[in-house]
Amino acid sequence: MSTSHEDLRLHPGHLIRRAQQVHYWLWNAEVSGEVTSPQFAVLYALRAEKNIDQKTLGERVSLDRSTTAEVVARLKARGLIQRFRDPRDGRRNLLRLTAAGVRTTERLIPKAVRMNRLLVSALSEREQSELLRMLNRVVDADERLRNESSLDWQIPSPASGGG
Amino acid sequence: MSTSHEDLRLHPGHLIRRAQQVHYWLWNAEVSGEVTSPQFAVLYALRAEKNIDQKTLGERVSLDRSTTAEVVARLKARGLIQRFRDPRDGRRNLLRLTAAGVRTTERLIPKAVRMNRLLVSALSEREQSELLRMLNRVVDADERLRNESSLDWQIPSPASGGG
DNA sequence: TCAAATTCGTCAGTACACGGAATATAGTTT
DNA sequence: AAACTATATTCCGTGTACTGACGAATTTGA
Repeated sequence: MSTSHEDLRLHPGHLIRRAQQVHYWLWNAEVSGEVTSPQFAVLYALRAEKNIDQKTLGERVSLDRSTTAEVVARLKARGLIQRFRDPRDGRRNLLRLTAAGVRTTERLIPKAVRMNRLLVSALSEREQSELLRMLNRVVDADERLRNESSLDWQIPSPASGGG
Repeated sequence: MSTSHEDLRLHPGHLIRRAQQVHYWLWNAEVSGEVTSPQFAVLYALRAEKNIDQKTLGERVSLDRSTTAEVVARLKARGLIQRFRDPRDGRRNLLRLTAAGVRTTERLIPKAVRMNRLLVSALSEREQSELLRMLNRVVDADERLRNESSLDWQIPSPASGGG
């Protein structure tokens, strides 16, 4: 009964990792073996907002700067997006979908929707929205926590010599 | 209001990925910057079951054979686990914790527990157990689905092409 | 008993995912 | 204008995570 792998079922962190694996499998089986889920998120964000830079894109899809650059490079190599220097700010890369990128994105959207439904299909309608609400709560709360602690230096130490 | 990144908040798959990112940050901040979460899962499983092979270990912690081999190699290089050929079956590598491995694991367990509590601390007690229950349901159902579809060839097509 | 199938592990290739350092550009201060 | 600071991106190193191909060892079956 109480073997260690049973025990891991009580660790939210471990369960989240397993849930992501399941998502990975379903994505490949139900949506696309060519475009990955993070790549789709990028395409999807670029479809809604044209000519944004990589930093903004990364914020939209929750990818860090390095990963964003890699994903963008792959999509560019496949001709799904364009990248060019911002004439007003030479540090920025502005991004936009190509015609092929728009077509690919719109072809995948209904499949992604269907896959997401399948992913949580073991739950009732009410449970599905509960899960969504709770995951959003967890993510928002913890991201806020993270941002706060990276601003700790702004708060002056009350007395003793802090950093 | 309905910008694309708002829209992504409705995609369970996307939320799960973000939840894993949060878990990654919290792990590094609250548990350890040396031992990663998958590495800890391996140590934890090996603490409960001694002398298991890599395949079994992978099943316990939900890692495929390649990733298991890599994680094991890193832990071995740091002297936290031992690896040797099974004298009874030359295909297998048997694994066990070293004394240092046991110490490290036991030092990290309470920290991991605390971090997991923190991860879901935005939810009420009741919601936390609901989340755990639902994630387990989703993961179990979808893993079952995956195993079934890899056996599809066994089931003869009833009549019409329903695929 | 010996060939075929199975099983376990490794290796190569691809793709996230992150942090730190280096680089280039922009903006600010003197 | 030169020096300093801030910001965007890139580059590098590390660590998952998966697939497919391969080799070694074992098990199975004729």
